[in-house]
Amino acid sequence: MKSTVLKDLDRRGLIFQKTHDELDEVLKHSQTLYCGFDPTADSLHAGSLLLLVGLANFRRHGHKPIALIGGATGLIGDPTGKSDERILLTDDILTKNANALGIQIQTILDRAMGMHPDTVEGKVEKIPIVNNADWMKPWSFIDFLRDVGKHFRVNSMMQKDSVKSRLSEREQGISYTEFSYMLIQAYDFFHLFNEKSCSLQIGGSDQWGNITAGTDLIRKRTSKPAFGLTVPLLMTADGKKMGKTENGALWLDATKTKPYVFYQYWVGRDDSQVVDLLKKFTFISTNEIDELAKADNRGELQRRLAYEVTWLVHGKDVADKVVAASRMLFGEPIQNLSDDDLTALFADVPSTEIQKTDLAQGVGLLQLLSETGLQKSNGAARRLVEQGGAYINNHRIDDATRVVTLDDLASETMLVLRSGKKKYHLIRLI
RNA sequence: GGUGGGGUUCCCGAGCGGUCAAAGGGACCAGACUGUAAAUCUGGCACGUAAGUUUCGAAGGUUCGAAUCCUUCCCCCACCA
Repeated sequence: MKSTVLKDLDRRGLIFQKTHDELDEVLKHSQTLYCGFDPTADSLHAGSLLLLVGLANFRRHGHKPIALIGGATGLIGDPTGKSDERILLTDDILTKNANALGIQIQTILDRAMGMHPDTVEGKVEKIPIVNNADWMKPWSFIDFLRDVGKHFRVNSMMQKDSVKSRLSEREQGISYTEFSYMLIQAYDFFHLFNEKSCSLQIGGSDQWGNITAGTDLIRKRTSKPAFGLTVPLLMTADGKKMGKTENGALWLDATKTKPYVFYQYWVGRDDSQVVDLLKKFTFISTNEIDELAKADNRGELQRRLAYEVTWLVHGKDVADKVVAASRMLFGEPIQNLSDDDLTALFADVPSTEIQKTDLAQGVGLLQLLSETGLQKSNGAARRLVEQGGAYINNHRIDDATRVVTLDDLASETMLVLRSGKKKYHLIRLI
């Protein structure tokens, strides 16, 4: 008989591997668990989203998640999956990043509790955000070696994939600093085990080595069991890391990746993966998803997925607006609208400001396309226009010499540029 | 340390004195078809409206002319020690 969390996670395909089967038994009672996030940037990106969803699922089943920000480990750099030694970040930046991540994680996890209440079993608790710098920094090197280092065999550390791959590349190698990373992560788990009775760590499948280092340490020093569980690392249908776009990572922060763009990323997922993604990233019950999948929904699943995920990350209001904007954008020409309409519709579409006087004189369409970043050069913009992929206010423009003027405004001060089927850009007069 | 093979445009990979802005594939961008899908087909893909300008690890050199030849340097890979 499985605990409800594991049963649910399993159905959603969120379990990659787990340390012991007894975990199931243990999870029948409310447990404290944690997941670590490295403050390498001031926002998480879609790659980490699955971990947040993982934590949220536990919480929705009545368990108590802790989010750990790796203020200390961030100073070191995790060698996992990295072929090069990392560049060390400064203390200042890490602190700033850690604060930003804390807020972001808190917000998203709280929001998750409010979604699909029918599948929530647990009570809402504020989740603690901890920073391992708080307990790691006071250690002296000698003490750490005596109390923690003593419990690790270098022999077994070298067996870990993250280390092994770096050792076999004799040019790069691995620094002593990065080699020590797993000790710190292991100690984190031990610390939380003692201080917060945290018995489970979850992480991406690439974190397996680091997680088991923690469970081993706990077993050696306390003779008590601790558990680890990893979620799968997702790939897109064409074999890329999930959440990566041509323009880099898909950030969860609205200023780094516009919600509209974020939403569109999910709408664009391949048919072969939507059902899977719905199960993994949303809190809709798996039965309901199976029902949805049976109907011949022509893209409806993608829109549902995109809406749910945008809701989780940016909130319901933003998600609703983005949906409205998308409907508008994939439909009629844009005209006879007011600034307010457009602003509401396009709040989360990328935009560029332009001087009123410039537009009064007229600005070349090609120039506008390249300046807004819709195209990377004038030449590329020209080709786009010649191929019929350029639009002003949803009207196709096939004249490369076209000059954009005040007459092109769709509302008092705005006009909408479009490249291809789906890339929109708002031009605002100032 | 020794010997051999390499470094080509986002990636893989041809080219081996002019016809090379550089074959082919992938990725990517448009168009058609569709469901804001997939598959397929078509066009594009250094910069430039063009003339032309800057590219083939780096710097020099030989030549009317170099990605292609020479020199030095940097870096990779294979085998040997």
